[in-house]
Amino acid sequence: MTQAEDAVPPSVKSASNRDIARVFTDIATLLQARGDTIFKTRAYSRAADTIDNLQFELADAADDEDRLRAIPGFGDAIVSKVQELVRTGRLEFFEKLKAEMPAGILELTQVPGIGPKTAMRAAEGLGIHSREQLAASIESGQFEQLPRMGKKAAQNILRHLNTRMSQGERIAIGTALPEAERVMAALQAACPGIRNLTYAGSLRRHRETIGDVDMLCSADDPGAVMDAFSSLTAVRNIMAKGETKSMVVLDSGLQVDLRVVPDAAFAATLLYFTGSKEHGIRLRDRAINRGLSLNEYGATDTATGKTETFTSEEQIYQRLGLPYIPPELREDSGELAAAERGELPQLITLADVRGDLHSHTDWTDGRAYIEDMANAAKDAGFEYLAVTDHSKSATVANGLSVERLAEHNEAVRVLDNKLDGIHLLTGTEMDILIDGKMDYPDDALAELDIVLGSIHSYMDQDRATMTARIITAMQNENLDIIAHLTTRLIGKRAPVELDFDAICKAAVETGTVLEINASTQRLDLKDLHIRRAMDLGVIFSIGTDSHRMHQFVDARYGVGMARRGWCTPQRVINTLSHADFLRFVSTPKSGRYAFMDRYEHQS
DNA sequence: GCCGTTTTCGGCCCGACTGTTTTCAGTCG
Repeated sequence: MTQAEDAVPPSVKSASNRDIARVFTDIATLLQARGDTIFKTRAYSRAADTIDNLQFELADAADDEDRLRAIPGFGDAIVSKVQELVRTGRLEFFEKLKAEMPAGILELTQVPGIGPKTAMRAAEGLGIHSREQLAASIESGQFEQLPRMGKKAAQNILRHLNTRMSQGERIAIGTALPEAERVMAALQAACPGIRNLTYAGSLRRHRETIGDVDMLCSADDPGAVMDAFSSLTAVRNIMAKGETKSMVVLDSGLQVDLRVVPDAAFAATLLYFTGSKEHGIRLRDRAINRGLSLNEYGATDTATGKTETFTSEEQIYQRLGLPYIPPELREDSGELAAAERGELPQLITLADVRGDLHSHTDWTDGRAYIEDMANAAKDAGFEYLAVTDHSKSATVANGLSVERLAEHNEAVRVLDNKLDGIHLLTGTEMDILIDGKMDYPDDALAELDIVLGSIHSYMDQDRATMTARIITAMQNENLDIIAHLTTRLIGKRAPVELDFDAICKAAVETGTVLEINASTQRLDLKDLHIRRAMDLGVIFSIGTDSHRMHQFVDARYGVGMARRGWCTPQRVINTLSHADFLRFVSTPKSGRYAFMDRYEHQS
């Protein structure tokens, strides 16, 4: 459990789950193109989905055959292929399959509207092996001659080719969520008869990136909703427009799908389109065992053929003998078993977060005065705010010298006395130096209410060195929180290499807190880290890392990650009241985990 | 290829939309 998400896959010996999942997805595509049975293809594609949601790295379990066999959908063939991939970094079966198929099948199927069958016919019949050849063939009018193809279908594919989504990019949730909210507001205004308008899909599950936005609503006149939706000013392309479902691409490149259903079907449809796909499949399996067929409209009794409808998702789960499972947990990663045992966590909510422990001002690289940031934090609903400007080694960020730090503290204290409705804490986001040492002397750190430590330099250290560096830093009594542990920037910078379990163990031993950084660029720790750290007993803070006044609302993204990591409010220090928080930081580090334990038992 | 308190063989989640077809294949989610 380390990094790897955005890193270029190395040639051998470290196939990440994502690498392995991609190979299986590709195998499924090629088998389907070749005409193999759909059930065989589905076995590979289900295995890929399962791997994507796995809570541990297959590379760490490749020698443990029992553990692999215990994974649903893993039989002889899948297990041995996983082992081969982990051990050698390649898969003979896959290489042979690719070699015997026409080139370009995998690239072509990335284009919306082109599936395995069409890709195969294009490659074999027309010698099309790339995106460029496909575009040229459509423009020449040749492509539409293919069986089951035509002028209109071909032109649609060409439009897809020219949109951002055809590149297979996913959009950060920090971009997708506000955009979805704008679309919903515009649609509601244009079509007042709409009820229950909401987003579903990976956005509702709060994944860190979103492929496209699924929306749904109920209304008496679906046609009017479809018209209003496709006429929104933000719409660039209409990809599909039916009686109850339309798909559009916005000017921003974001694809939005909207479905309209009757009120009676709304809950079932919401459940269905919130996913994840795997969670939905498990629910439908469960329904079948109870003599029900679960679909977008309700549950049909397989014996009588009568369809039962529901007014809420809660009711549907109840009908299946389960408590309500929040969307963030619906990843088929143990939530159904936990629900059955009555052991679902009471997830943290945005309302639980009472303070923000990470912010910057114009003293370093922030863009607003301390006072303005404090008022913005208050407006965002926080009771307290730690002002944590950068330390002296962060020269590009105009880091504070020891002298300026003292002035900074004074300025924060003066404002704290002056302002009503928000408490200010003195602090720093201090660089952890190359060898794990602090960037300020201990006596300067001891003056502060709160000290965050961050890696901002020498990010390419090897795993062992980086791990030791961070653990060394955690051993300092003054360092309260490790901020954005892996330093990744989503889609831009790979995470540092580190031994995450060792870091968590050290955090527990030293009484150090790990930050869940809510900045939309970071989301660091991410969901899988948080889930693992929860299991290892770690306590967290949630920080917005705000540099501008409007960024305090980003706390919701941190809460979303935390919820995906099964995190409870009792494990997050800034759910404490201001008074309790002061007690927390005045407790020696060795007593802080126990402090939160007591808090957990009280509430 | 996987899987089994109905099964070790015979099943495998469900439905909308599109564009092509005279009833449906392909794609998508």
